[in-house]
Amino acid sequence: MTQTADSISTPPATSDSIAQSLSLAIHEHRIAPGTKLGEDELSEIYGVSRTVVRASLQSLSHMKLVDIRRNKGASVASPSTKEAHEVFEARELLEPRTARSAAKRAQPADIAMLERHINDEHIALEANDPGRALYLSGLFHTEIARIAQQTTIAGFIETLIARSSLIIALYWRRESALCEKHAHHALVQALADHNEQRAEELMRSHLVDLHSALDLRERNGRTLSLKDALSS
Amino acid sequence: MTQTADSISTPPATSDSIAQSLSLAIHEHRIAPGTKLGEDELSEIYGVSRTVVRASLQSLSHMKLVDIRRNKGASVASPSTKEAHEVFEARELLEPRTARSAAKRAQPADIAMLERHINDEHIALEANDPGRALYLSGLFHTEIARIAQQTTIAGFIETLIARSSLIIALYWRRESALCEKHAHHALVQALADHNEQRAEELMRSHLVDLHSALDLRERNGRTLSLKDALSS
DNA sequence: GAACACAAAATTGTATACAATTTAAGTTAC
DNA sequence: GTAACTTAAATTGTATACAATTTTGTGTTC
Repeated sequence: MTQTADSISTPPATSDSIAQSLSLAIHEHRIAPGTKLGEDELSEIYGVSRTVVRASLQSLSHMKLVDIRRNKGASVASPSTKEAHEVFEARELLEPRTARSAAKRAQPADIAMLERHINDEHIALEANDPGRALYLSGLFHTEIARIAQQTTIAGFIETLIARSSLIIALYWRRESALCEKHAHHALVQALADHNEQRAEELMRSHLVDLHSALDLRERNGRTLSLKDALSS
Repeated sequence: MTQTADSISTPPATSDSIAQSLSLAIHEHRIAPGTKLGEDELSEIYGVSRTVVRASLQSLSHMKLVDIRRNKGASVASPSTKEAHEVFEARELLEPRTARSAAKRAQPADIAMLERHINDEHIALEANDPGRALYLSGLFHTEIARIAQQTTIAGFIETLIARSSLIIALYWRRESALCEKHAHHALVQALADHNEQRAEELMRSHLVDLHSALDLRERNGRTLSLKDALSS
């Protein structure tokens, strides 16, 4: 909500910039899962025709961030519990190995950047902007994949992380505080030490922690506020 | 080439059907890497407007099967040696684990389907249609991912296999015969026996074989016939 | 008041029209 | 003959117009 004006400012929005803007908004939980994304609405917001808006939406649908159903239009995806499990299982398969590669290749500049990300995340949390903090937390994982210099796998991880933010929006348990700070710090230390085994193991346990902090029992998704709206 | 008429037949082509048709043609090596894919040309072939053709091309570009460069249009991707390594490294990370899951879950009907695929591949080879055989060989891998019931990972594998067919078109060494038949048969046997460890190991060594059958030394891609055209 | 039928509005799908950019050809100069 | 410049053709990018579908609202009937 803070930077919406940026999105519609002077330089004419391109298909990619719109997709990125929407992706960020979804990632930061400014748009909830299930929200309808009307083409006219978006083309008005971004100041372009529906043609380019459609291209953006199609792009986002390819990474499963939005659902497009024929003649029904686009809405922010709302992954099922099954999908949620799959996404985290995929992350548990990909990311530990990637963290190992990153530990092998990490340069001082990379470590500095990761520490800056952790710091930014902390600042966002203090500023009471949990959405932004979540986004930065995801960026941390994306950066590690980039450091590993495996562009292809990094691309997969990037989409998995984006989808994770939808899953967290739907299934995160309030009870479990997101005290990932220690985990991320320990990971950076392992990367700085080029301790491959430890980096892989830390990443694995970190992801298992995240996965288990979700409430993925059947029919428990905080869906489109059916009962919430009724009680309010 | 055989079924081109199908693509332009009575039911009006949709964006998805065009993407699938092009994907198949690329996979079967009927269209070479680097080939320009003009929008007017395609819209004429499929009998639709450029609007829907563009959607198809964008979809294919998301899975890195075609390159879209702004104001330059779309052409069939031609992956670099670096990209080729990355794709096979990703497969070596994803597919063995997936084969293990498939061994756990394989039903008799699944085994029968895999055997049918192997048979079809054999038939295609005898009919002197190596492109079709290559496609069916890829389908074999895709099916295993499907049997593993990990839709998300299966999606990744699917795109990796499609990209592999481009890589094979560019970097396959003639010398090494593609005698995968034994490998695939042994894999099916392991799946039928629910022998997870063996399935994982067979898949891994099979992929390593494929990877090493590529000639990925620098500047060795059979690119757009610079010298070929000069000598002819 | 509930259920159905029908009409109007809104939304998406596709084609076409026009603008911007690249590519190719042709021309001139050296 | 080659290089550089100019102009014309072709191709892509974007907006708009129209067709098809869904959604919404209204009125009728029971």
